[in-house]
Amino acid sequence: MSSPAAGGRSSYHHGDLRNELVAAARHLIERDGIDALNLRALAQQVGVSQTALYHHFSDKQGLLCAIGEQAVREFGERLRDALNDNSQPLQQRVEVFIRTYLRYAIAHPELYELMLGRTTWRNGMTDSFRRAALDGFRALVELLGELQQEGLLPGGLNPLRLAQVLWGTLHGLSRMVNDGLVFTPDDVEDIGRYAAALVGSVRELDSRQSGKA
Amino acid sequence: MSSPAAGGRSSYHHGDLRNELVAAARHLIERDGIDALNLRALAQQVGVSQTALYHHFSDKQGLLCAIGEQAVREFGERLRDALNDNSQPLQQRVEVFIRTYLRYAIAHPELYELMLGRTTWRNGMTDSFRRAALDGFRALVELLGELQQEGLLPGGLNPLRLAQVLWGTLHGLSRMVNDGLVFTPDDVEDIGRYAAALVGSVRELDSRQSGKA
DNA sequence: TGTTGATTTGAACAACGTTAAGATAAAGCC
DNA sequence: GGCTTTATCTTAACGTTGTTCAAATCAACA
Repeated sequence: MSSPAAGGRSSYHHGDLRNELVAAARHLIERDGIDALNLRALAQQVGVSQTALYHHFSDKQGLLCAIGEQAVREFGERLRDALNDNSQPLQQRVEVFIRTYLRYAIAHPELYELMLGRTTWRNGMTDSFRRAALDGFRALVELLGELQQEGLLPGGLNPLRLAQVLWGTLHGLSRMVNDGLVFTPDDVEDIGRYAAALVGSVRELDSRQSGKA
Repeated sequence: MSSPAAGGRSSYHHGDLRNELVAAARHLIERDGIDALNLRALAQQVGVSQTALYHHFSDKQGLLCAIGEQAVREFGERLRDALNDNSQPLQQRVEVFIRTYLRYAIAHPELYELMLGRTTWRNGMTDSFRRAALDGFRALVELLGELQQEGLLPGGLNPLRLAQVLWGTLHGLSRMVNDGLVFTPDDVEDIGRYAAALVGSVRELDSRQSGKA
């Protein structure tokens, strides 16, 4: 039980333990949920002692944050890819963005909690994590700005504020589904279309709203 | 240390232990957070042994659900009160609803998690809890229906779908603030106004959207 | 008054994250 | 090449915390 186990390694030192821990933990979490993650079981699966982890992460929270940061980078990439899909006309980019966001978030409920949930954001949040998480949002603001410049959105509204409202909507819907709150994924698909249509049907706003970040 | 302690009682039987446990736990949670709730400390504060709890709740989760259900009822009341505030004209009821929702949710971050978060909804959710949580939402759907009948909203849109989008937005914004995600409460106040203005500026939608619950 | 059932208690278990001290090996230095 | 330093990994064990079990206490009721 002490020799190199399932993880498979020959030397005393592992070589790439940190990455392998992240990968294995991520896999377990996607399968069984965050709460079910057991550091002892994780270590055993990787073929290492229970305490080896602490040489690569401050604690369990540190591991969870590493997974969340990795996941949110992939999520951001996915969103940017959707926005840069030049096969779509500008008008429909919002709907594509919405659909991409919702599908990805709902397809990875546990990861989404680590990406944008209290598990990570209330504890041990780092600057690099925070920056990575905002990248996807930035792309949305830019898209809305483009739409406005092309005359596809009223000039009177504040792209930043609109993006914040829209992000809030997507985040809320994703969480509701992922937390088993009300809607089914099919409902959300439909609600997402509705939200996209709403954005497209907004009249001029004489907005003297402020515009803080 | 074994005589009737801080909780204060004279007889062996407590009389109203269940309610007192809920009240004390709720107080502790609002002060220190859900994760900091310690059943031993709770029992000691109430002046009862660690295991007395298990005759009133199945487990810790059961206690958390009881708190969440109690809180969500109060939240629903508050929302309905806001909607029935006849001093406001119908047009502005949406904005009042939004403001009420956001302020309450953000003023009680830990309770909000118990009301509408994964802590409770992913485990041990009961029918009565679920029903109570939907009452506030129902009121919103009714408001939007009224607005539509009065001609203050386009006839083409689906009140249920619009309510779902709006609820999603409020939920998402609340969570983002409560989880320390991005916005400050002041930001959200402003974003809420913007969302209300958006709802009011929606053009006609020829919606052949479906309409499941 | 004796019995039943609900409520509370004390003792203890088991799971889990975490710490402390020592073993192993790789890298840097002379 | 030998010595030291540093990073990595292991074994043993601690402490917290939710939870279970059997026994004690008390109210209600026949």
